[in-house]
Amino acid sequence: MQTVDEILKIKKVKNTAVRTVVLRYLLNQEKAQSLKDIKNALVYSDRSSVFRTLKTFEENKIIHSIHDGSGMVKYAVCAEGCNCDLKDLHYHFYCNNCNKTFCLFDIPFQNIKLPNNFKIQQANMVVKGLCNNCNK
Amino acid sequence: MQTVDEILKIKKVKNTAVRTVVLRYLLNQEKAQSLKDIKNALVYSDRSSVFRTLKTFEENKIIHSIHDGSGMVKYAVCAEGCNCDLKDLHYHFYCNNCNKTFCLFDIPFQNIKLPNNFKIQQANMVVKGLCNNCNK
DNA sequence: ATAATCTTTGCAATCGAGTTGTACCATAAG
DNA sequence: CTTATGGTACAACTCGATTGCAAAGATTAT
Repeated sequence: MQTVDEILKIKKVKNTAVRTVVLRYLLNQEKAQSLKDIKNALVYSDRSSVFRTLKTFEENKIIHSIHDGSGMVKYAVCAEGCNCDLKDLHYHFYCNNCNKTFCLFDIPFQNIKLPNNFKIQQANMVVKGLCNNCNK
Repeated sequence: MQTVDEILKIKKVKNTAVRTVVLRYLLNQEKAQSLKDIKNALVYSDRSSVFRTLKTFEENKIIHSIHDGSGMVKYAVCAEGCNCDLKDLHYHFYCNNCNKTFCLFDIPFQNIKLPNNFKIQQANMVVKGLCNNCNK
């Protein structure tokens, strides 16, 4: 796995204190995290600083955001080599029980045939149900 | 197309003034509508009344909600015979330019193979890009 | 090295969608 | 007629997202 420094360098984003801790935290998570999750995990940090950091990361394709319907936008680190192009689209799974959101990197994204003259640019695909932990 | 009265009767929801106008309005729309859209279209009506009406409609599977990432939940009338089961899942298309959201009823929903022991219950699938009107 | 400039950060305030409490009213039930 | 039930309107509130601003820090020019 790439380090914080490597990622920031590749994506040409200046390394700062807040960016380092936020990205390091996100790299260590299996699930996508909300602003609140991150703020709570990094007790000493400021909400708006984290917010702006996430915006910066998203603009520079270090992370992607997921609208899972929970009311809070969640963020996850992009896979290595991701450019947030169509080829990088993937499904997400939201667990109705534990409220966690997973990136399903392993499930191929099927090209759906849109109506005439519609053009796909991005997608927000969220499958909801019970995750392996909660489906018992 | 079914009438307002027929739908309310089939879904066993009492017919009232607000319900009639909200459902009639939704039936006449091609695109999914936000609470704000509906409120603005029905100038004489109250936001919270429309809100509770939408909740009632959703609980009774008259309409379904879509989280398209625009920041506002949108609502669209369910297709005839819809029970909001897995078989009724469908894709949505959000236009980045005109901010309209379409139900893509004609595109088959592909069963995606989830990781072991994950169970699908619902889905919120939103493809984003340019609609036929804006893709010029 | 110092000054000027730009960027990042922290704090407080604001915005807006969603939601809820409450009182009033119409209708249905007794 | 009286009471119970459910729907509606209005106002207020919650909370995630976002912004304004000034201080602190980093970078560049002199």
